[in-house]
Amino acid sequence: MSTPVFLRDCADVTDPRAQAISPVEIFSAIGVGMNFSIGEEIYAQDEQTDMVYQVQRGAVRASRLLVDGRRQIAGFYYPGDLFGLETGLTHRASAEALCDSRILVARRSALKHYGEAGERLEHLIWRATGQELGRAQDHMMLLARKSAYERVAGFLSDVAARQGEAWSELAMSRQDIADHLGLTIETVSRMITQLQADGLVALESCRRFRIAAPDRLTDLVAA
Amino acid sequence: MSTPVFLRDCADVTDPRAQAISPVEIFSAIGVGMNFSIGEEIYAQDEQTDMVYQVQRGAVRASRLLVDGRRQIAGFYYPGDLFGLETGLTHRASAEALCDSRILVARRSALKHYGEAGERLEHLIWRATGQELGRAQDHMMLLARKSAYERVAGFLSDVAARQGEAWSELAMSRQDIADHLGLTIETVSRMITQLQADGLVALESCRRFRIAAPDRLTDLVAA
DNA sequence: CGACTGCTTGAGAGTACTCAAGTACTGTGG
DNA sequence: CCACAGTACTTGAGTACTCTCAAGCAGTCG
Repeated sequence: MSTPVFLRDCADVTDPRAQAISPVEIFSAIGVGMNFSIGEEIYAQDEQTDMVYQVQRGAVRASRLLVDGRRQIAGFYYPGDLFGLETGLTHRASAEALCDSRILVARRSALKHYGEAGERLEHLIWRATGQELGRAQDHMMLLARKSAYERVAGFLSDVAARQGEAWSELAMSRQDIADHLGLTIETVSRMITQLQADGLVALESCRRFRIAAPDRLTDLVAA
Repeated sequence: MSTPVFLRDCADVTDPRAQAISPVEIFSAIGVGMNFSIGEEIYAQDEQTDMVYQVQRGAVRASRLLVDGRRQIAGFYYPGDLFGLETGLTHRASAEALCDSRILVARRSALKHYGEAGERLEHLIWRATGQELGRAQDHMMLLARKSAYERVAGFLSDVAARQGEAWSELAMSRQDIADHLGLTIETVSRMITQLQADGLVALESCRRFRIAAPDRLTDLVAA
């Protein structure tokens, strides 16, 4: 199950100096803030780019389209997360705001002009990229080998873990969830209903839920 | 949303200097060569690590296991490829030799002691990591949204493109292919049979094939 | 209040899986 | 050189899970 990059986990364990500095601080010293309203595109698929982004407020989805309209959402990003890390010549995905959001943008090639802070941010970007790759591998496992029930359970478990509170909000639609998990919107809906029936999660509204049986859910996800 | 002027003109993402230097040369100056025989493990899943690897000769698979035995192969690596790039605290996957192979190994944290060559290798590693992330996103799309037929077609197309010759060899078993594509071994076999029947590929033996209709195959894969 | 969008539920269809048998390749020993 | 065993691959039949198509329900906004 891929979880977006947690910046605070990015500190270099082998480099105590890096641990002392908040990546959020570094980025806000160098990046430029931009506002995006719900649904607005932050960058386009196949766009040539040299930028790196951080969510300051709101939420973002990175999605990829096939010519026939099939869509895959590579990940969701929340405050503190870096995104736009996949670098070929062009972005492999586009990124859109899930709700009104504020995004910090920095130019990679300009980082070297910012002295030590720029160097440290560059380091954090690389580290975050390595972790994102690890998460991408987890997500491949989910897509390749897990049942619809396990995928949805894993997804809700991740969202809840991210938010860390009793009740969690889903920033994305059922269609977004489906496109992230490689399912249809109907199957996502059915699995959520099933998870409720099985007493693993409880929904207050269709966008707000809590984990009702953490142990059983963890077992299911770890499987 | 208007883009600030200084962000708008993207610098050239590809640094021509970096491209001019062969990663193979740099790595062989710094890395230590090790031989692995067929099936032998190069590193283990969940192993804490500071190493980076390059295939010098042979082929490697990176795989990930769930506790119940379900397996996912994250990727296959050939001469010149870097692997072991996914970095959390531990490797998310294990790596095994697909055939007798020679692997170069270098310690990441030691690169800084190798002066300019070490610095360049570090740069190449980061570049490769970004590209690997892009490839991982492509593979997620394949796993989430493509049919068995398209997956196998895409896989054979990739292998052929890598080898660049009329006839291509499959270094891996059907089981490996199945675990890479999120299918069963029987389905992989059936799809290959189907691709032959449709005149898209031709097999000489079960491990050796050529693309018989490149245009139609490309259309199918791009879909 | 009605229209709209997003979510849920139901019935039937299709794709890929499971289980099982059969075939081809590889290496070893007679 | 051939027979045999072992492994890898292919093919077949039936099943199951997820998808498709369709309808119904719920929350939101003018």
